[in-house]
Amino acid sequence: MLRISKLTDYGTLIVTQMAATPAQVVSATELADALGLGLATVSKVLKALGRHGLVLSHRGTRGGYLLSRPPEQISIADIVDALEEQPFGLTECSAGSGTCSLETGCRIRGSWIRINAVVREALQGVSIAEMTPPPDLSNAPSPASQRVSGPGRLARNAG
Amino acid sequence: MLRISKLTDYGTLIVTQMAATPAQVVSATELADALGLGLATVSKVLKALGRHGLVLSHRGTRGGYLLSRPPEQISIADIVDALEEQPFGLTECSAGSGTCSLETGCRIRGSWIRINAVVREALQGVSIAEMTPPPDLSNAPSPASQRVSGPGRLARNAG
DNA sequence: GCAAACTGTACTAAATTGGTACTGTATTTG
DNA sequence: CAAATACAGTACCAATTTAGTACAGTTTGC
Ligand code: FES
Ligand code: FES
Repeated sequence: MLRISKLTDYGTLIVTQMAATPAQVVSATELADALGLGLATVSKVLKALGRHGLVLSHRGTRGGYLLSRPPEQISIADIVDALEEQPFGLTECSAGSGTCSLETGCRIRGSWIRINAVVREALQGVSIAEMTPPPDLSNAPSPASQRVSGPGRLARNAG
Repeated sequence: MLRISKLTDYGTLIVTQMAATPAQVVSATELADALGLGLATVSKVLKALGRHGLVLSHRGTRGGYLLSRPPEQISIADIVDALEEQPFGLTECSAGSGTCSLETGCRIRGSWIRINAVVREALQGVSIAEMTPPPDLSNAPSPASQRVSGPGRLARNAG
């Protein structure tokens, strides 16, 4: 359907939320609460992000997660890579080798690989820092607007 | 998974195949045979392409389909639009309105809409004519290489 | 009238995704 | 050291989406 998965979407939401207070440890519970998502779901996403080095985790009583890099250096493509296990590519054939018996002769495969590259660049060109304006006003509750009732992607939960 | 659906993929394959002999009526059976796909599947794709005006159909004994435009004027985006019923957009929130309760206040939505536009341009910038070299050698069986055993995307069928 | 070929719908099975539960481990705190 | 907190990892089930096919109908050409 040419969509990123919801988990990936949550990833962008979570990282964006974390970018509001960079270099600060936030627990999965806090993030889940702030975004209106289930704790288990948020944990799943954070774990994947951690495996790919986008966030650092800290266990224990006052543990939590924090971004491993400044938001300017985290792109949408990074998050996609972390949360979609399969290799990047709009078609099965162009995502890797071995799937298609006609790889050597097929010419549309080359075209798809080119298309993939352009799409990927688009995702790489957008950083998390660009997703929301920088929090100049440290007092203004900039992410609070997201705390009202949770994102609509969760309409099911919100019932 | 950030993939187009297989049906859409078949669409590109079918239209590319038809572009090899433009302005010529080809039956769904012939296309299915040439590409190693099931007839019902090919019919389903062609019907959708017809509904969106990409191919013209002709019923009856010697009927079939033909491209409604020269291959240069058919883009990958056209095929995606025809075969993915849902509106274009990488995330649910950015594909349309009404899905999310935070639309008005949400700032990452704007970013996603921008990303969508770039991705869409990438798909619009590639025409079917670019997918394979133009058939200068009318004798050379350029599409024949695809007739060997069917695309690997169908490994299940071929197995 | 018969056969070829498209039209349209409906259904079933498979694959993927989404969400959650449960058990384990590390760290802080007192 | 014990208790509480929070991450780690796995495994599982439900919901959704996709893929493929079947079937009954209609149009056209011979
Ligand atoms: S690489 Fe699979 S059909 Fe071209
Ligand atoms: S528009 Fe849905 S979370 Fe932003």
